[in-house]
Amino acid sequence: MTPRNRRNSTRDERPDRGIPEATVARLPIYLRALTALSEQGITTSSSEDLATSAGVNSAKLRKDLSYLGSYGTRGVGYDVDYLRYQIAREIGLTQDWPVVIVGIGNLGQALANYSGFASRGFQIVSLIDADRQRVGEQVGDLEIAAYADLAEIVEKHGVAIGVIATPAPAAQGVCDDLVAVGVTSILNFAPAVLSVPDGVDVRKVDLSIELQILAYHEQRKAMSDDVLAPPGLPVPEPPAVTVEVESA
Amino acid sequence: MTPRNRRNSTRDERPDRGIPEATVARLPIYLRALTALSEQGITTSSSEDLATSAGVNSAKLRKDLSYLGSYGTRGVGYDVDYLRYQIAREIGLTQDWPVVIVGIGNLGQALANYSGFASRGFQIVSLIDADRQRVGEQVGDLEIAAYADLAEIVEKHGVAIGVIATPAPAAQGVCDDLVAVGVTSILNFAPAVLSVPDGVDVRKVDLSIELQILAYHEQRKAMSDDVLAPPGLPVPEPPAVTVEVESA
DNA sequence: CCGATTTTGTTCGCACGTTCACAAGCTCCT
DNA sequence: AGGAGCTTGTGAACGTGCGAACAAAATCGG
Repeated sequence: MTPRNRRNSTRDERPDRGIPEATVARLPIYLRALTALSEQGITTSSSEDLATSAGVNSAKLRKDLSYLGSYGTRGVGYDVDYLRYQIAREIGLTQDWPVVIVGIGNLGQALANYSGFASRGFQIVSLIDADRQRVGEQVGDLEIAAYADLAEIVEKHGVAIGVIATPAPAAQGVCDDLVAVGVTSILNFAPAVLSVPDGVDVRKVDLSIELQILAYHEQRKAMSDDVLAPPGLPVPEPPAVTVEVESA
Repeated sequence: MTPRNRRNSTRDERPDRGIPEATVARLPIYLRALTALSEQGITTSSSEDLATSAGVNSAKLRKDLSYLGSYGTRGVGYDVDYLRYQIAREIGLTQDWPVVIVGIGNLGQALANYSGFASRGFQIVSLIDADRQRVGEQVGDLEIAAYADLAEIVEKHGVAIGVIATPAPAAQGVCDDLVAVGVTSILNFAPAVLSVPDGVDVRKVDLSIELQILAYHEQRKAMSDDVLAPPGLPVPEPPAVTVEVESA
């Protein structure tokens, strides 16, 4: 009956190994789309409809889902709640993930108050700031904790994921400290490149980089129509070559 | 003397056309690294050093830069300020870009106060919120403006880039309105898929998606060591197949 | 002036990601 | 029961991106 019987390898081999990174990055989008459909009371969806909701092409969606297993029914589509559970399981959202945020400035505060985390399986267990003055301050449901308590907090809650929302110069140091106390996944909002040992994952969100990418394309659009020389900024000295003086 | 004389095509043909998207996404990182080097008083850098600063491999960096033109000197490296200018010009940061932020909640407020934009060529010219109660409220240097004034504001400042920081349900409507008044690039922080007409660029930043991607890898790490069955959540009904009752 | 050394710019092979197109499989209608 | 009509899952073609390796160009020492 089921052609999914290839359990021939060493041990419990699910159709698990090796989901392409590009696919992993889209699974949360599908999850969101499925949740929306579910809330509308829709119980079944074709790959075409689901793909439209998720803003991708249907072939891509089907291939992505096929990495998880065969959870659809030909001629019918996907069962919304069932698929939703399967994706959630694959991503690891059947459990709640404790998260710490380090650096409670503008951004850290906004993140602390962001309700989207809790509703998606992430619980912010602590807000940490290096500024002694701010320790004890109430932000949302939590009080700001002292940086010195980092290790204790991480161990107590079993934190594996840390968010860095400090100014750029502090980011690498905080990162090192997080890794030292056992955090193995880091989401970095500071505009700095972090280096970490093997086995630790880093993802970055850089707000101004996104704007710069948009600016590039925006400039492109403008250039197609307008003239080709945008005014502005003085041009620095060309490379300053060591000129060989040739006698004429 | 200068081998940069290939101005032979139809008209002002720069080595401009068609920079790969992956490269465009990295240019801002190089720009940041160059700025850091420049502030340290370093005037020249090899691709190797620059690549280390930017957290990429040197071959990739050289190839990326080669799309802009030949701005390095063999045997020497790149002139930091000169290259910095060239990248800035390519991205379109020789001018300042006016930006509006729509949706002044937690996140919108944090963005409004984020100093990283101004220092990178983006000037926030207006904060707009649909909540009448909040119009006039001071956030950073600006007062919150009324949603009804959107068109006027965009036209007055020549805004081409809009930031959406509203709740998800409002995002598509705001997006449509922005496009209608002439915005052609949108940075979306709302967890929703936006559909836009051709010619309009959208980039999205989804905070919880990033965490979910980390969670996936984190779960992977845990599975290698531990047992393979994480507890939690009830499993929904399997697809609810139309069962053919076979007589045993 | 020439060869050794350094470092860029580019070519090539490979891996990954995307899209098309279609066979396999399911349901429904006659 | 059988065929028509959908929709999934996947094989294959195509395009993009990445990293190694190397030739071209510049500096420096003799």
